[in-house]
Amino acid sequence: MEKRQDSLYVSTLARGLKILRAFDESHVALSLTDLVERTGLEKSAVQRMAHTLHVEGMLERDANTRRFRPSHAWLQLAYAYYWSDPLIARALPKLIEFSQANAETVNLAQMSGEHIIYSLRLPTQRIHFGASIVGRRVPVLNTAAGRVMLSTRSDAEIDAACASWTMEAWTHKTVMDRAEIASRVRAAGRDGYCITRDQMLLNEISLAAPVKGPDGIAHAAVQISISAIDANEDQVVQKFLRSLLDTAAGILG
Amino acid sequence: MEKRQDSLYVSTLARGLKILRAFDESHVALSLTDLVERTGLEKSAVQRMAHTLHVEGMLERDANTRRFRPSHAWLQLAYAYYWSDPLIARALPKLIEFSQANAETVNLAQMSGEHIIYSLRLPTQRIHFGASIVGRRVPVLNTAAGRVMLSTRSDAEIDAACASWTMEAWTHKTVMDRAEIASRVRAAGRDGYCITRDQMLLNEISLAAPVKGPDGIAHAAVQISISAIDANEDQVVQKFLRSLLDTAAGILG
DNA sequence: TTGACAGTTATCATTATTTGATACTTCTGA
DNA sequence: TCAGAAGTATCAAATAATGATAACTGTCAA
Repeated sequence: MEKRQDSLYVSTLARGLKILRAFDESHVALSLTDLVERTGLEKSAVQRMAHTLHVEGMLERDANTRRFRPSHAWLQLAYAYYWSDPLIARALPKLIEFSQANAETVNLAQMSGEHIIYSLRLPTQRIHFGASIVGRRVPVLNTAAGRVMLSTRSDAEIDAACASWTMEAWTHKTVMDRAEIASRVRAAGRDGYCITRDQMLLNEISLAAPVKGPDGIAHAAVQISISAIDANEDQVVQKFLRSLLDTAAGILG
Repeated sequence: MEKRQDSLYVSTLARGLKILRAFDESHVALSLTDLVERTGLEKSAVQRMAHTLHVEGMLERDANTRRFRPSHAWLQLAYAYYWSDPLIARALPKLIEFSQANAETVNLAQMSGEHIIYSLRLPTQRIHFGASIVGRRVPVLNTAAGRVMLSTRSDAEIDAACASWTMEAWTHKTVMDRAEIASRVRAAGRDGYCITRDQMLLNEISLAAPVKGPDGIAHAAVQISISAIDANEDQVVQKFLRSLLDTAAGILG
């Protein structure tokens, strides 16, 4: 991060982006000193960058606490993203259809490096807030959607991913054993879907189907979350798999 | 924009942001020369800024066309925004409730200067894409949600807004007469809700209820879109107003 | 009420970094 | 095959960013 011998790299801009990225679910309003801590930048640099972002409408400032907060402009960027990704426009009507037909929370997840990112979410019941809003990133290896996407790649890629990609334990039942995960991924490849339980939330069953491109590789997946209180895994598969596969297949990656 | 005698203003950062903001619904993938055109920056500056944004993961680059596109990071920013705005967490469960109970598309809109911005959307039928995704900004004066929010302000503010705020005609029926709009806003203040028809889309009825803060001012509104094919305005009010007002009142701005 | 401290805001000389012009390369289509 | 457009690389000049520090402001405890 420090030394780049890249004559086109503008470090001032990168510093400004660091300020934006300092905000996340557990850092929702940051003071100047907070920003210094989180970004590692000089106090003066933070002062200047935050000031500029404020003037440019990218940061809101609380008049009392003097803390900075993300502005509505951050949502506008999401709007631009949605238009730019053609998959979104193809997927949305299908997800709406599924959601109306099944009255269950349905999401679109996309590959993003070693993570998946939820790009569309249609919640139908009050669930955990973080599970209802777009933009969340979680490791591929720990999610049904991630595994089913990974399963469409070559064996070599699957092995490499399972061996080295990042993982995160959300519950005490989150599977962190890489061999175990690899076997689940391969199973997903054979079955054409993936189901998990208790991985991100306790008593949550997650079922995912791949959105495959013409080459057979999935860069996206349709995924549903069902409470394990209401049904077991077999029942979820019975009840929703057909419809979910149809939805995913109808999208065309 | 050009000359700022603001010693804390970092113009390099502002130039980088200009690149990000060059993308919107009708500019989803931009080449270097496109960016030069849209931003008014020097070719070299654009080259450097875009390169830096690419390295920093803020822009994707198509290997064939060499065009830049927004990256998934833009959705991550939206994620951070959602956590930072406490209204979102309060509104979401109420909107879900409404959506499930009424099977109609429901949105949360917030004031953002002279515009409203849709910050939560729960579509229930295939409608126009732009009407289904968050982050869209439209003039306060041309929308039911905007008008009902404005109507909670003082008379002086309402008059000033109706006299000078920006407007945009979406259909040939969009009301552009400022006096007419002012009278609708005042009516909304008396009624406690606002309804419009054919303003953003033909055959679209929009009904909005204010999310008032303790001071009686609304910075947000709950809004539904109903097809005018299925019902007229009176019927929409009859059928949904009570429930919509309850939903909005339950949020607490 | 005062005083100390943490956090924020303002100033300024220094020079590292960005800048913009231009030359070079690659791609595209006639 | 060639011409023109678009993208990439280089470099000297000086602007614009830097970081140290000082001044200010508000908060809390004695």
